[in-house]
Amino acid sequence: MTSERYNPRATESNWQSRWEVAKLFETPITSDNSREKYYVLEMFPYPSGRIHMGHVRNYAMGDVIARYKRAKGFEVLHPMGWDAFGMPAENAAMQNNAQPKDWTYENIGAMRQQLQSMGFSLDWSREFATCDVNYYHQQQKLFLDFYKNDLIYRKQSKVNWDPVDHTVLANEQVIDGCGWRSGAPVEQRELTQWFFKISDYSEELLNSLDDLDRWPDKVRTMQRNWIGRSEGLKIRFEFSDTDQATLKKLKSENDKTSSTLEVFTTRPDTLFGASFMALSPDHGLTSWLAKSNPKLQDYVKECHKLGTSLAEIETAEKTGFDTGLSVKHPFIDGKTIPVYVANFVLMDYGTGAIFGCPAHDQRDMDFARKYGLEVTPVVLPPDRLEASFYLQDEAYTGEGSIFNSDFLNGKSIEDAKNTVAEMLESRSVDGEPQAERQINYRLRDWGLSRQRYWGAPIPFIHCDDCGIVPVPENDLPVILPDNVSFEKPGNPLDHHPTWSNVDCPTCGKAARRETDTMDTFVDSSWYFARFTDPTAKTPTNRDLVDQWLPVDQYIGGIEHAILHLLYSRFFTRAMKICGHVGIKEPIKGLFTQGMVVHETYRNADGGWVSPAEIRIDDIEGKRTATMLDTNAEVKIGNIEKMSKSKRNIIDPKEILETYGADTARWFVLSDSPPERDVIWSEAGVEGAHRFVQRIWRLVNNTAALDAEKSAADKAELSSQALDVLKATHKALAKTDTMLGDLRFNNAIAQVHSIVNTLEQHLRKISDKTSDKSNLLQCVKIVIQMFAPMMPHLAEECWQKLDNDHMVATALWPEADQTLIVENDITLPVQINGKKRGELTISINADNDAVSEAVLALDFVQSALSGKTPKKLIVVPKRIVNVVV
RNA sequence: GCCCCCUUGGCGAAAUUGGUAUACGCAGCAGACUUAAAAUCUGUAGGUCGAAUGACCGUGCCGGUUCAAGUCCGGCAGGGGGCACCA
Repeated sequence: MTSERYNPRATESNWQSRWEVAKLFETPITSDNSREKYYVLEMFPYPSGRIHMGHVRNYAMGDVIARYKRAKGFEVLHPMGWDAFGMPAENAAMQNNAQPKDWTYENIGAMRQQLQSMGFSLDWSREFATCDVNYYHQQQKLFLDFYKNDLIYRKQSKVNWDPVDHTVLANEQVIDGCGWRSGAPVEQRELTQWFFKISDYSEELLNSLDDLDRWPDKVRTMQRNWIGRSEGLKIRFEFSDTDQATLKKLKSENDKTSSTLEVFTTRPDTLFGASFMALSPDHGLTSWLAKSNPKLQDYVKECHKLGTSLAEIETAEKTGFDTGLSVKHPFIDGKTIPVYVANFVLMDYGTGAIFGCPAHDQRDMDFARKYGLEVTPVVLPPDRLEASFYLQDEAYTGEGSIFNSDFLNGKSIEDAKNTVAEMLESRSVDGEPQAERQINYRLRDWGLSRQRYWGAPIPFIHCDDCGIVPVPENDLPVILPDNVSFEKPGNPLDHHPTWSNVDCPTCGKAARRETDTMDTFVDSSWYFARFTDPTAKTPTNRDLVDQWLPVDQYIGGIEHAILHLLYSRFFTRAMKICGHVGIKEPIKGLFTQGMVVHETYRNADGGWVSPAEIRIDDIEGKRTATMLDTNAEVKIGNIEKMSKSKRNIIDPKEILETYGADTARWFVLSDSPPERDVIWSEAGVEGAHRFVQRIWRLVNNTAALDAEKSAADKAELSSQALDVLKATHKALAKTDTMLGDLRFNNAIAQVHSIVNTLEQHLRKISDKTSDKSNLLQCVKIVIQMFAPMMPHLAEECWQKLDNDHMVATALWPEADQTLIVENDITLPVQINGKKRGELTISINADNDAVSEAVLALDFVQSALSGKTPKKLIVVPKRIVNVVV
């Protein structure tokens, strides 16, 4: 028996370089259809400078899949790159007086080295960074193609302005009214911006979600909600006759818009409950009216002061301003409805105006109570028999039948909606139908302009005479200047002395480059396509991109459920329109992994303390923490996501140095299911490391048996050895399905279990030659079972058992079905649904034979005490239940 | 407010379609080896009652469907996440 310990530091780098020399993980850039393809991709990292535990977990999962699929005979593509543009590089540049480019490429170098030391089977020959000129050159071509195909436009709009980062943010990047990076409250500004027409694809992006059956439901639900489809009716309300006259004077005699007010509603069935109309403060009509009404002007100003932060919206009171105007009720002759301006009506949803039905909308109810407006219930809840007044201050939004509504009375909500729609559609106001059915989406167009330096330049030129002119394709790439100054706030490209000076490509006169750069989410919206041929002279190589896409398995954090994953889906559609890809959905299988979390610690002053500074003692299950240097008591706090601010970070670098990559990989994959958070604990890592050593001992002790290399004849095995062989094949079959289903924790449990069995067998193994060579075969199978998770240890073990090739190139062993199927089966026997015993019987026994055997069992006989059972349920190969 | 998810031993968790609840691991306890410790190995382990064979209870709580429920249905509680003046 050997006591030699496995030393990961010595072996891991050795195997990494042997894999590299053999180019095992490089997928040739050629069209090869001889084997089934499998594209595994993990969300590429931002090059912050060092990897964190989240990366370790993310890339460990991807690597297990890549290695497993290779072993299964697939042609695997598993590339890596860098999401390298963005604010942090500029911030670092400002602090360290360096250039973002230098900082970024230095970080990439450091992180590449760290990833390589984890032993991930990545194809580094395809590596690129989004800040490589070669990459953003192709992205600029895409941009011009999108422009030609009417997928991009410019417009002046109110934008989310981050006052700290001095840039515009997309709606998706505003979290609780604050910038997603800076955390500063976002301001509203009017700017001319570039937009992608993602909203044209609302319906398409929504419907296709149904087909993404290998995506988590959670992500699909989030995207559905984000797109936010709602069906309703656009209704034109006529102003009362006197108001029409007033409005005509105010606007112009021929302006048709002066006679009607358009609103969007999803509840036309409640039209008889309408008691007010409300305009957005930004509505065109509001502006017209404000011109001659100083009080309204003040009110509008007041509304604009209101911020967009969560707290402000929640506490903000619903207020309104009576315009004095009124509209005619479409179904009640002589009834008019007052028109207000209200602070809660948004201009960029629907028509910017609503009708309020207080009885069936809480917000309208609050408004009506405040301004003393009538509240007419029109939906009778199912449990009410009469139309007695049932509302206090709470709106009723449930099911029911319509009442108080003339010809709609007695109809269901759905019928009433249709009836109202049909009637108003066939009526005409000013030569147009009084209503149209309309579908509205919450999804807005994607504003992509960023007033920052470190991003892909938008390839356009502003000419005083020709307007906005695309940079001719031959003049691409528009390269970012290398030396920029961050002394002034704002966009360094604006302050660059020469960069923006350029001649207009159309007229030749002096003109200016667009200094806005692209949102970094543009960069990450198509990188998966570029990996299929990163050297192509066009954005994609159609042969290769069509061969490899869609990504078969994509893995990343849930935080990208909307932003990156929705943008990528849009981008792929846009690329298809321009002929750069043949598919619409880029990601076939998506997996969102959980976070790596850790306990938090605080000292007596409440300051956060890092795990490296303390000692944990566990006395009879009671855990205490003390400072290493002062022995002061430390309070153990909640388990939270590893973060700098809470100081509960474990640096992968230190774990790698102490335990090696395999231990770290094994630990992050074991115990917790991959979609759930994993709690990092010192005890857990040590446990993983102990298991590494156990395997090493098992392999060494097996090698010491000097067994025959060839497989033993099953007939010559002792019964114990045959049982071990069967157990090994059963474990192999289970591990196989579990790895295929990404249930890494369950696969690991199988490996643990079979290693226990083999260890015990080894301790009392017979002297039979056949038994020894049988054990050797079993150990080899086990090595292959854990090889995707712990590839270095697997190679070392594999070599110890004198294999002449690397385990990384070995094909997955097939489980022998004849060893898995048993002759006998043990069925639990229940009496009245409670397990009272077991029955072991031939697996081929039919239901009658099983029934007969069960009724003959002693405990069944005594339970029956001579009577016949009321019922006897035999579920083949599962269970027997005797109902007495 | 709306939508979605989760809740199983001391802890992380397993239980493929409704069919033996708690596999596997962590921590614990007892023991072996050792001068000792570490390392390693063996045993033990849901709760209550019982000397014991065993009995009863048990998957957040209440109820239902079923021969059979962690799993399905209805209601409730707790925790987490997403969206949010979206008409």
